[in-house]
Amino acid sequence: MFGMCDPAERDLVALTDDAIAKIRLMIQSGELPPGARLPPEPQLAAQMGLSRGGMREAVKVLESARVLDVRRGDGTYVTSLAPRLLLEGVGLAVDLLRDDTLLEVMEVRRMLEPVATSVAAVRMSEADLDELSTILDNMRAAADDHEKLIGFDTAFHHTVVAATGNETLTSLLDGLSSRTVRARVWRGLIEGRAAHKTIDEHHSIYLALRSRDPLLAHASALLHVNTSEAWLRAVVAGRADDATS
Amino acid sequence: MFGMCDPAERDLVALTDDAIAKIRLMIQSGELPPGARLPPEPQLAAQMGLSRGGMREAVKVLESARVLDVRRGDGTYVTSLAPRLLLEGVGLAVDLLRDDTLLEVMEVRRMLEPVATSVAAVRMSEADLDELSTILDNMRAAADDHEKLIGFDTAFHHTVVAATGNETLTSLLDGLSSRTVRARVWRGLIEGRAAHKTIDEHHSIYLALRSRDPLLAHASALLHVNTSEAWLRAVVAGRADDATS
DNA sequence: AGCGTGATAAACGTCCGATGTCTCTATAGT
DNA sequence: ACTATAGAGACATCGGACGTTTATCACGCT
Repeated sequence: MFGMCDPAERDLVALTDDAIAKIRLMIQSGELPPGARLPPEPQLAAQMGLSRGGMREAVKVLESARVLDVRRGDGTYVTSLAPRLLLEGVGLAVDLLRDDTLLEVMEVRRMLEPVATSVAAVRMSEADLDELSTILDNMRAAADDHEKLIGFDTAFHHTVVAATGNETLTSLLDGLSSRTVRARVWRGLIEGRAAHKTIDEHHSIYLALRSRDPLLAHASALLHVNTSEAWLRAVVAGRADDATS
Repeated sequence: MFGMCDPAERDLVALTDDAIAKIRLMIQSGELPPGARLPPEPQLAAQMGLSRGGMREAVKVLESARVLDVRRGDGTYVTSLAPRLLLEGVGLAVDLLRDDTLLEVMEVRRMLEPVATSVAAVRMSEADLDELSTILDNMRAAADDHEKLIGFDTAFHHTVVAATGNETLTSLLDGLSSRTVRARVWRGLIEGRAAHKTIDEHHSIYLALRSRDPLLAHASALLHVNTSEAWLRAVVAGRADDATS
């Protein structure tokens, strides 16, 4: 397209962004493997031809992306680059989406979570199933506590998805089901007196998993996500109506 | 859990991270809607009790996350917060994953892309189908050009997923199918003389979509992702064997 | 009146130097 | 051998300064 990578390039790319890209490339190329230690900030800055302040901005960006781990008084290191870390930002992104796009997020969950649950039905261990049972008991006991319900709901789905053994999948779904989304769904559920029904849905999922039945797990998970989506839709629509209050 | 948000909190949270959180909260609460302009850096810094340098780091982080848009000589604004922007980082994250975790990414694609394709079969417009046909022709014509094939492959899948009308889903799958992943898959495909077979798989997907057959679309997409996964697995395994060279 | 031009001010980009504070480590003492 | 302490190294934060870019508006020309 444009004249790419001209050594005498214009100001098209800021120095800081350039430094970010260079560090990312060093990591991708294997020059900086996970756990590696980076040179001190002043030296790194000189190496890339910018001031320490600019380099600090670059490092801070990569630290917030969980690519670098800055230890005060010690040095800066490359993280493990585990998907759990690198995909952490998905949750933060979802938290900033507007109400109407949250419905899109819920549709993605409706597409992904049933499949994940059916896979979990095959891979789940007995210990995982027992943990689910415990969470389910806690859920029933806390049927009146808004906050606790959200916590147990989060734990339930996390346990199911984590049982697939796919950390990338787990991190993604955790992010898509961020606290913001769950809070809004449960607000609708409780105001609509539908908490009991939802707990029953969790029980159905549990029974399907305990039966090691992928198709049944798929179906019950789909039904459950669909319920959540419906309540989220109600909350979003209701908020528009109540905008005058 | 812990004593949360103690006003006289320790140094547990850096000033810069605190500023990032505050700005994020102002956006979440609606105090700073999309398109809003932020106060100048010095004023914002004073308001949150830190130096301009620290505030610049905070702003830079949010800019890299596509939450803020910094215009030199003008000011700093909140972006549209569209999922396409906020989920852009997924691709960057995937680019840094190691080979073995790339297989996890591919498993997520195997779970998600067939469902997305089946939905697209119902929602896709005639114009979208025509565009797919064109891409397919280009693909056949470029059967020997590594780079072009990757480009058309990307365009094909993007067009299919975008036809669902779900921008969040599209951004997510675009990120999961980052250039790095595609490049490795196609490296295996071409070295294994399997480019032709893969192009045929795209044709099958196209036919299923043209027939508006969700089940067939699901099946053909699953078959296709499975092929990609197999070749990625071969490349990863091969790299391990060739490690001595 | 309309429009282009140039001056002005505001805001971000970058740099420099200095100081505080934390962590690691090596040394010295018990 | 173990512990305590002092030193060096590294990040955290600050303050100020200057350059560059952009938006804005007054001015003058058509």
